[in-house]
Amino acid sequence: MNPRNLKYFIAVAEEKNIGRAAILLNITQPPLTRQIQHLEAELGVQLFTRTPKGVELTEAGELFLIEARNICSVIERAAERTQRAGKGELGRLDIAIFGSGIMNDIPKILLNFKNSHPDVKVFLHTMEKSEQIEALRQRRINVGFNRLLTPLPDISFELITSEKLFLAINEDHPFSKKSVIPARILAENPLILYPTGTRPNYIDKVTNICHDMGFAPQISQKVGDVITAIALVSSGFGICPVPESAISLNLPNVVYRSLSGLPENSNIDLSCIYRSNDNSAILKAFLEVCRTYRESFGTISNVNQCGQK
Amino acid sequence: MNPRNLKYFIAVAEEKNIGRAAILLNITQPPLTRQIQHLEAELGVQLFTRTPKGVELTEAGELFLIEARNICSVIERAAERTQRAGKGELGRLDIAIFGSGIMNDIPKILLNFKNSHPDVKVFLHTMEKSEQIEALRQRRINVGFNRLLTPLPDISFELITSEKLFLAINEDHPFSKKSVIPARILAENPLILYPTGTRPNYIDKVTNICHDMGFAPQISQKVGDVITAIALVSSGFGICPVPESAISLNLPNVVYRSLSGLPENSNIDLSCIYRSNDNSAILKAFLEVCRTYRESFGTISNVNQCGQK
DNA sequence: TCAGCTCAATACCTTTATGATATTGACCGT
DNA sequence: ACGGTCAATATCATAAAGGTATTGAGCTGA
Repeated sequence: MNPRNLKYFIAVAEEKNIGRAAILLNITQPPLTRQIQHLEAELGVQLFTRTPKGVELTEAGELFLIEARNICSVIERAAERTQRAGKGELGRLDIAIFGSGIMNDIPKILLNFKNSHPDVKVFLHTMEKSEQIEALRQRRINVGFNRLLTPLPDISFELITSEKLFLAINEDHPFSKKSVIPARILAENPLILYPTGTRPNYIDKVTNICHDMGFAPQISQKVGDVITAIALVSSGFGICPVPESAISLNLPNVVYRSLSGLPENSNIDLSCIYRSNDNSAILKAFLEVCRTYRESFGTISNVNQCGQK
Repeated sequence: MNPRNLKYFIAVAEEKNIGRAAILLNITQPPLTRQIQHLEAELGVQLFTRTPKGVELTEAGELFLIEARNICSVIERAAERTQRAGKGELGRLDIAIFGSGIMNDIPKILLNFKNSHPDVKVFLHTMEKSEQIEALRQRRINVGFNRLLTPLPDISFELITSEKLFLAINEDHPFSKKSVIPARILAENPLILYPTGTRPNYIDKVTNICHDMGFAPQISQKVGDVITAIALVSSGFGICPVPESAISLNLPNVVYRSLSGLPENSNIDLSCIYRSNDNSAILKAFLEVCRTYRESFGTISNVNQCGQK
């Protein structure tokens, strides 16, 4: 009762003639006769009555014809689905995102992936950096998005974008009139920084940049996420250095200005992390989408094209 | 991708170890390795990742495991259903009955059959004798019940019961006081006979019996069915010879009496007919039920046990 | 670090299945 | 009765599947 046998049976049932069916199947008549006998013996049921003109289905044969067609289609469907799963076109992808960082690039990547892999079910989970790593190790997620990732032996990462540092500043601040502000402003104004959470974080990054420029930042507030930080800028508590993608946050009285005189390497990276030993086709397909995205949209200044829609 | 291969795959997937799976399958490890490779090549998808401890399903393999289990169960179910159909336990049986004749034996046979073959769907069709034969030839029905059937080359028949002739008589008739009435009464009273329809019919049978006894019957009314006939007896239009099973019709002022002095061969047969070349297992099973019924309930005088419930 | 263990993978041989050719035998219509 | 059309059978060749022996990769523990 293998699929070939079923195919033979279906052909004979449709032709009602073993010889003709054999021709259609590109085999000769005797083996086909034997295969049908074999099938009947295996089932212990007569499937055909032999007539002078050929063969005719018995009632059991009639039923088995329906079943056989069904089995064939189930098998075909299974093969096709498995092949699609092998190509990463079918299945499930669990992605962790971080609260406020998901502003510009991530939604676009997710959209691209969902368009190119419509049958992969994507589940999003909001997680802080250390949670993401734990969840990766426990295989609860396949990919995590985050900033300022440090290398780990079992976790690989892939750069998504590297954004320039911008400054969120209240319109009432005198410097807000300039379109480009010298980075020294960071030394002379209270800073609002985020996020609190796993180190190294964005606060450390900004602190390091300040040290590279030769001063210690004067920290007004440490808050949990970018939106809260910008809200405080809006309320006049201080200025806030943000990655370029944060510009899409439009809060009253807040403007964004680029900074001049920043040290080398002061860009803010957005990366995704995944298990180094994860060979899943879906992950590969997802990383491919990430790479394509990075190559086509570049590493910086994609806000104007994408961030505002 | 034959069932054996799927069984192998499932075993390996469950054991996560080719060697152990091979032991469970009662084969050795190398051919199992090869079959798995074969399956992967056929699908063009890697189903397992090889680990130092054994093997592990890929995502595609995980999906295929579900599909494989499903295919196996579909195949099993198909085989089982086909086998049951082969034994006549599954399928459809179309039975023709005749209006008034279905009084005692037929419902009991149908009940027996439905009890022993609960998954055969029985469809009943009311047909006159000639319609039954046509419907048999056109394969619209599998079995027909009728009386006084004449042999035909393509239609076989099987006796169900052979019933003694009884007399339906009005209580006001002087002979109704006797418990056994001489058959000569048929010569001296107007007869109500049924059914009109395909010849030879029950009317012919009664006429022949009368001729055998040396007289021509005096026919008061010819009506379509037994109930109408008994209704006319009830209204005093005459007497009516009926098969024993008609006794279960209780109409006002009508009593049933047995007849003495009837010629040989005056019993009324109830038979079923079927296509001589019908080899269907369901028909065989049904005829078997009919034979069992006939053997256990005898050919006559089963009214008292069965007819009155 | 190296011997020993546990695996899957490979090489090679044997057995079983499957297919092809030639032929038979049943059943029809002329 | 005779060819024609079938399925069925016998016999041979080839392909698929299983068995035995061995290899080689990757871990483990002294």
